[in-house]
Amino acid sequence: MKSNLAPTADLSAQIAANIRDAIVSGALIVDERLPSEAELSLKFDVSRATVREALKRLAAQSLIRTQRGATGGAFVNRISFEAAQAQQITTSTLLLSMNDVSFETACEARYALERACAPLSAERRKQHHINAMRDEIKVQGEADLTDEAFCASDVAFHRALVDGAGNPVLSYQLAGAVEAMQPLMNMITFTARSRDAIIALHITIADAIEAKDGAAASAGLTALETETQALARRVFAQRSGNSDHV
Amino acid sequence: MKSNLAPTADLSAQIAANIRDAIVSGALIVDERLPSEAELSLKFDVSRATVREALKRLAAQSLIRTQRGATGGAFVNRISFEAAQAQQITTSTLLLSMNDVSFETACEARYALERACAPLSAERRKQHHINAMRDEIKVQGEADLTDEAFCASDVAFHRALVDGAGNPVLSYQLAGAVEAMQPLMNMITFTARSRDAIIALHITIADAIEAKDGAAASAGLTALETETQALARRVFAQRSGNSDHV
DNA sequence: TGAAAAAGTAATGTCAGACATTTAAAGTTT
DNA sequence: AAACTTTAAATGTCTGACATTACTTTTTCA
Repeated sequence: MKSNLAPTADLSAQIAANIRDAIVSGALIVDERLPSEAELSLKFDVSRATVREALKRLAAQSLIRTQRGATGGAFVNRISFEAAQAQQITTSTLLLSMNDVSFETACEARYALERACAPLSAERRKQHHINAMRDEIKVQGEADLTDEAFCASDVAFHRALVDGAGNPVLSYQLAGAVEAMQPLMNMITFTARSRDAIIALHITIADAIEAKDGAAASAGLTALETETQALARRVFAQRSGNSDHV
Repeated sequence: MKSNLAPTADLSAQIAANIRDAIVSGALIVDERLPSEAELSLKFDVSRATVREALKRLAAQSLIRTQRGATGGAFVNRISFEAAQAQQITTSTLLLSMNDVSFETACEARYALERACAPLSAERRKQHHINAMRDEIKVQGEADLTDEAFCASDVAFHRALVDGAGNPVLSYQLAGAVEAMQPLMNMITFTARSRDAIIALHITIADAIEAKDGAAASAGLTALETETQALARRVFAQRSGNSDHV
C-alpha cells in the first residue's frame, strides 16, 4: 500500500508524503504524538537523519511541531489561520514575482475578490471595522508619508473591509491575495494627486460600507481599480520612457 | 543583520529563514544555484546535516529543487501555479477540517469568491469553457453516479467557470478555495431530487455565461448557494437526529 | 511532613565522518 | 569521429556519538 506518487523520490520525501497523507486523511489527529524519531527510523527502515529530514519538511508546512525533552516529540499541529495565511502570502508573492504576472492581471484579481466581500461586509461590519477604515484614511492623508507606508495603510484599509464580512475563510483567502500584491504595489510612485484620488475613493467606500450599501461599495471598488490601473499605466509608461535612467 | 525572527529557533530553521529571505527579496533569482551543502555548512558554521534539514524545509515549500550529480546542487525554483495551488489546497483543506469551520461559513466564502469571477467570465469565456461546463452538466445527470463523482464533476464545472475569466491569478486563488471545500462537500448525500435542482441551476449559470450576462450568472450562483446551504442543513439535521446510527 | 534540590530519563538538536549513488565532463581507445 | 572509460563533484544515506532540554523521580533537609 505504498504511495502511488513519486516512487523514485528521496526517501525523506516519501516518508514525509506518507505521514502527510496520514494527517490529511485524519488517521493522525490534532495534537496526537507521532512515534519518536528512533521508532520512525525502525518503522520505515531508514536512519534517524532521514526521518529528521522528513519531519523538517512537514514542519515547514506547519503540519507538525516538535518539542524537546523527555515527554517531547513531534505532534500534529492544529494549523492556524495566521500560519496558513503567512504561508500563502509567501507562496503567492513568489508566484507573482517569478512568473511575470502583469500588474494588470494581479490587480484585476485582487479587486474582483474584494468586490466579492463588499456586500457581505456592508451587511455585517461592526463599528470597529468602520473605525479602522476611517483611521487608515486619516493616515493616508498625512503629508510626509512614504510610498511604502501609504501602501501598508492601503492594505490595512482593505483588510478592515474584508474582515467586516465576518467570515474567517474569506478573510484568510483575501488577505493572502491582497498582501501578495504589495510588492507589486510598492513599485508604484504615489504622487500627491493620485493619493488624493485614492483617498477620495476610500472615503466613498467607507461611507458605503457604513451605510450598508453593498452595491455602492462594489462600485467604489471598481472605480478604485480603474484608478489604480490607470496610475500603474502612467508610472510604467514613464519608466519605459526613462529606462536609461534606471 | 540577523533575522529578527526566532532568535531561539533551531539552527536549521534559522538557516532556512535566512535563505528564504534571500529568495523572497530577490537576492537569489530563479534558477540560480545555491552554494553546495559543504559550502553552506562552512558559511553558516554548522554541520552538513543541519544544512540539509534547512534545505529540506525550503524544498517542502517548493522554493528550491535539488539535483544530484557533478553539476547538481540546490536551485531556486520557479514556483508554478500548479505547485502553488497544490500547496494551497493541502493547507486550506487542513485549515477547514482542523478548525471546526462550519459548512455554512466555508460555503459562503466559496460562493462569494465565485461570484467575483462571474462577470469577468461572462465577458471573456471562450467556447471551450462553455463546452466544458455543458459536458460536466451532462455527466452530473448520469443516473448511476456516486456522490463523490458528482462532487468531482461539480468542482470541474465550477473550475471551467472560473477559468473562463482568463485570469490565472484568479484561477489559482479560486481553485484552492473550491478544492479545499471538497471534503466538506463530500459529507453531503445528494439525492436524485437535490441533484436535479443543482443541475437546473448549473444550466441557468452556463446559459448566462454563454449569453455574456454576468448579472444573471451571479444570480444563479447565489441561488445555487442557497440551494446548497439548504441541502446541507437538511442532511445535518437528519444526521443529528439519527446520530446513534453512526 | 513537605518543599526544595538533585539525579534520572527520554526525547530532540547537532556534529563528524564515512560510504553510496548520480550525473556531467574529461579523457582514452578504436 | 564515435564509443567507451574514467574522473570528479555533488546530493543521498547511514552510523554513532554527544549536547541540550524538560519532565519525572528521588533524595535531602529544614
